[in-house]
This record gives sequence, structure tokens and C-alpha cells, in this order.
Amino acid sequence: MSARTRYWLMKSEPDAFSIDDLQRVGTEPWNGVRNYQARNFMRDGMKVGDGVLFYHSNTKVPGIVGIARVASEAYPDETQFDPKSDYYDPKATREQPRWYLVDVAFERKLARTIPLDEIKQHADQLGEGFPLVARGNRLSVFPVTAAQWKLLLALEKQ
DNA sequence: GCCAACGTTGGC
DNA sequence: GCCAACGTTGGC
Repeated sequence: MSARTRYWLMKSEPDAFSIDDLQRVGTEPWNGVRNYQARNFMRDGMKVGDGVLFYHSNTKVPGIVGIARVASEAYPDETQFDPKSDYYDPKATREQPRWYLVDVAFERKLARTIPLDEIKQHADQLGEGFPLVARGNRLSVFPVTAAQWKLLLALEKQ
């Protein structure tokens, strides 16, 4: 068993794709990311086996609900080429794709949701720059340090 | 449903 | 290259 080297947090709206959906399908292409910063993290930063905190956004109790892992190298997001898709991008071509994704595999659900308001109470330890506690909080994919990963998962047991 | 934050687009 | 307008995110 190899040690994880990197950690990430990925947001999903549970109405669109929840941790239960991921548990059901096992592995899912993380399509639909249309933000360059988030894309760059997936394309340039992620490696197979990296740990992922699965976060539910835009829901009654936003928070971390499960753990997943990166299950592929980055490759072009097919939905950018599909005119019928909500994620269609007319400026993307197969020769020059604009959007990339990775496959994400289910590991486990947390014993309980770690709510955003609890996470905010640890802003000092997480660092003011941690995207979940920073102003705006719009970035949907971002790196998590080993220390942040440990701190956040310690909250699961409380 | 509201609205602040903020990324993107496009006219100039 | 500036920046106003616009669209989206996401907490509340």
C-alpha cells in the first residue's frame, strides 16, 4: 500500500451528483468543471491515488461528506465537444481541448457530515487562505495539505 | 429566493 | 488593455 502524496477537495452539488451517486457507480469522470484554476489543479496537479475530500455545496448543510481518490490521469472532458451537453464549449476542439478532468473513485462515506460552519471554526488552524473559509468560497477544486486533511478528518470523530 | 463575490466576455 | 455588463457560484 503506497502512501498518498497529495490531497484535494472537490465540490459537487448533491442534486447533480452526490456521494451516494459516487458510491453507486464506483468511479466517475469529474466532468463539467469550467473554471481554469480548478482545471489546472486537475490537469497539472493530480496523480492517481491522491486523496479527495468530497464536499456537498449548495445544499441545506454544506460540508465534507466522504473520501474518494483520483483514479486516472487527466484527459479531455468529453462534454465540451457535445452540443447537447450543458457543458458544451463551442471554442473547444478535439485538436485543442480546453477542459480536462480526472476519474474519481469512491472510498468511503464519513460517519457524519463535517459541516462548513464547523470547518469555519477552525479557520485559524486551516489558514485564512484555505478556500472554504476564504471570502467568496467559489473554487470547486483545490489542494489540501496533509495537515489540513488530518485536521478536517479528525472532526469526523467528534 | 436573495444577493455578494467574482470570473468571463466583448465593446471600445 | 480597460472595464462595464453579465452570468454563475454557493452560503444563507
